[in-house]
Amino acid sequence: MNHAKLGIELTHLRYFAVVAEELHFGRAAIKLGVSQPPLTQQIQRLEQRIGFALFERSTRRTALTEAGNALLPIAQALLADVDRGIDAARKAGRGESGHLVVGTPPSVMLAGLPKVIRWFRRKLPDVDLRLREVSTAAVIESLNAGSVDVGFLRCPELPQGLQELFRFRENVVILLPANHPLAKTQKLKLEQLAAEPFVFFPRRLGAEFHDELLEHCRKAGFTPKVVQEATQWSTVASLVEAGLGVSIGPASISRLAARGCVARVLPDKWTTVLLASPKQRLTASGEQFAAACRSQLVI
Amino acid sequence: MNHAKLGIELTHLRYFAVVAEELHFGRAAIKLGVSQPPLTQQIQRLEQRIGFALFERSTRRTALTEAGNALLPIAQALLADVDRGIDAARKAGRGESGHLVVGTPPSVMLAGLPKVIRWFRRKLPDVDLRLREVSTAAVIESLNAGSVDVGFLRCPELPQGLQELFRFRENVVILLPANHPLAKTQKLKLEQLAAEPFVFFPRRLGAEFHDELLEHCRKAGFTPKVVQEATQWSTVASLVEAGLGVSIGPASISRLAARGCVARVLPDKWTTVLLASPKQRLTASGEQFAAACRSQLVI
DNA sequence: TGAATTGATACGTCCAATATAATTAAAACT
DNA sequence: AGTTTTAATTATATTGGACGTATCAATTCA
Repeated sequence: MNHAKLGIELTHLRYFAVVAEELHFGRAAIKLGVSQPPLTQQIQRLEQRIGFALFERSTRRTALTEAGNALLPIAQALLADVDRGIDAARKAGRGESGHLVVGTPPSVMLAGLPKVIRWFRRKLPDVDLRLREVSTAAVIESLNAGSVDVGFLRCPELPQGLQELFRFRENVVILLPANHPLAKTQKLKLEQLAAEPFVFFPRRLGAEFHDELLEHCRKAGFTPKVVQEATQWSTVASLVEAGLGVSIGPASISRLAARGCVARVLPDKWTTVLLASPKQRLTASGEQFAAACRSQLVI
Repeated sequence: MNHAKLGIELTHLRYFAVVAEELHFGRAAIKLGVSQPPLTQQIQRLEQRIGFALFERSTRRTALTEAGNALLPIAQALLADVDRGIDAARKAGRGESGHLVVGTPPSVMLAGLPKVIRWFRRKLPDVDLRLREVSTAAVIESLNAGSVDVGFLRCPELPQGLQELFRFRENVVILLPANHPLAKTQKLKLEQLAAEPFVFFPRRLGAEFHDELLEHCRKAGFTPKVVQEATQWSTVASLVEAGLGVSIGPASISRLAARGCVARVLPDKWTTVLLASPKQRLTASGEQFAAACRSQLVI
C-alpha cells in the first residue's frame, strides 16, 4: 500500500490552493470562511505530511517554496477533477450519460420514433443511444435477456417479466391497390373486405400484434384469406400495389403507400404500442427515454 | 462557488473505491482497516452528498448503480493522481524536478564539469539543467540578479552577497611554444619566465583570477610583460603555439595545448574555483548540483 | 423452522478541526 | 528610540464527525 497519501485530504488541498492564490493567511481564511489559526494548522499538517514546507512565511511576506510552487497547479487540477468527477457521477445517476440500447419493431420507426430520438439526442447528447431494429418477439426476448434496455412492443398486453413505461395507440388502416373498385370509397368499413385476398406478415414476428389485427377482422365477421406473407411492411405495400391482395396495418405504414396503393383509415379501430423495460431493471437513461416518448409521442 | 464538492473528501473516495472493488462491505472494511459500520456510514454520507445511490445493496448482494459505475474509474484515477501529485511536490522539494541554471566560466568546462553534468542528468533526469557559459564577472552579476541559480567562480575569495557551496583547486600550468628553449625542461619554475613576453586574458573577464595569476608571478619576483590579450583559452594556446609569447593558466587548459604548444605544471601553485549561489537563495536543485560536484569533483 | 450471512442502526467514545484568546516578531510609523 | 500596526504562530477549550461495540433486520440455505 502506498503511504504517500496518509491523511492528506481534499480540505488540505483546498486550503493550500487558496493560500497559494492569496499569498496571505488572513485573507485566505476569510475567503475560506474559517478563522486563521486552523488554516495555519491545516497547512502545517499538510506540510508535515508531504515532508516539505510549502510556504516561506515571514510576518511581512508569504511566498511559495519550490515544493509549493510545484503543488499548486497539481492541487488546482485535482480539485477541478474532483468537481468534474462528481458531476459526471451525478449525470450518470440522472441518466444523462452512459449508453442505452433501444429495441423497436421497424414499423415504430415510421410512427414518430425518429422524432423522439432527435429530441433525446439533443437533450442528452452524452448518452450513447443504440437502436436495435427487430421484431416485437425479438424485442421481448432481448429485454428479458438484458441485452436491450427499453423496447417498443406491438401488442396490447404487457408480456411476463416486463414493466410498462408508456403506451400509445395508432389507428388501423387498410391498404388497397389504387385500381381496386373500393379505392374510390373514402369511408371504408373493414366488413367490405371480407372476401378479399390478404397480404400479411408472418405470425412469428409478433403473435400478439398479428392476433390483434386478425381480431379486428373477426369482429367484422370474417377471417382474412392470406394469399401471401411478407416480413417487411414496404414489401407488403409493394405486393398490394402489384394487385396480389389487400392488407391492414398500423396507420404509420400509410407513408409507405406509393402511387399504386391507397390507404384508408378505420377511425374506430386501434392498435397499441407499448414501451417496456425488464421489471425492476429500468436504467436512468431508459427512464429519460420514456420521458422523451411521453413528451414527444402525444397523440 | 461550486457546491458540488461540499464535504466530499478523499477518504470517501478511498472507501468507495474499495467497496466497489470488493462489492462486499465486510471484506472492504477489513481491507481498509476499519470496522464495517463506519464504512457503511461513510458510503451513505458520500451518496447523500453526491445525491445518488452508488450501490444497490441487499443482505445477499452488493452491486454498483449506474452512478457508482461511472464514479469508480473516476475515483480510482483521482486517488492515483493525488498520489502522483504529492510525489511530484516531494520531488520538487528535494530538487529532483524544475529547472536549474548553472553559470560557469568556459575554463571550468575543461575541468571536470561535463562529468558533473553527466552524473547530475542521470541522477536527476527531471531537472531541466541549463548552462550559461560566461565570464566569472558575468556569473557573479547573474547570481546577484537571480538569473542564475548556482555558478562557478574563478576566484579565491567569495564575493559579497554569495554563499559558497563547494570549492576545488587546480594547479597552475605554464604554456610554452614547443620550440621554446625551456620546453625541454620538465621541472620548470615560474621564475625562469621572468623575461618572457606573455599572452594573457583581459582583466575585465575576471579581475580576481587575473590578479591571482599575476600574484603568483609577483611572488616569483617579476611582473609579466603582456604583449597580447585573448578572451578565450583556446586562442591563448594558439597564440603561444604561434610563438607570440608564453602564458600561465589553470591546469585544465593543458588539454587545449596542441602539438606546437607544451604545458608544464607548477606543482606548488594553485588556483581556486568556487561554486556559489546567492546568499539564502539556494534552490533545492542547486543543492543537488552542489552535492553532485562534491561527489564528482574530488581532487 | 432454525442457523448463518450480511448490511443497517443505535449509541457511546475519542480525536481532529475549529474558534477565541494570547503571543511573538517584524516592519512602519512618530 | 519607542510606539503602533500587521501578520503569523502558539495555547486552550469546544464540538462535530468518524470510529468501535453491540444489536437488529432481512435474506438465504439447510
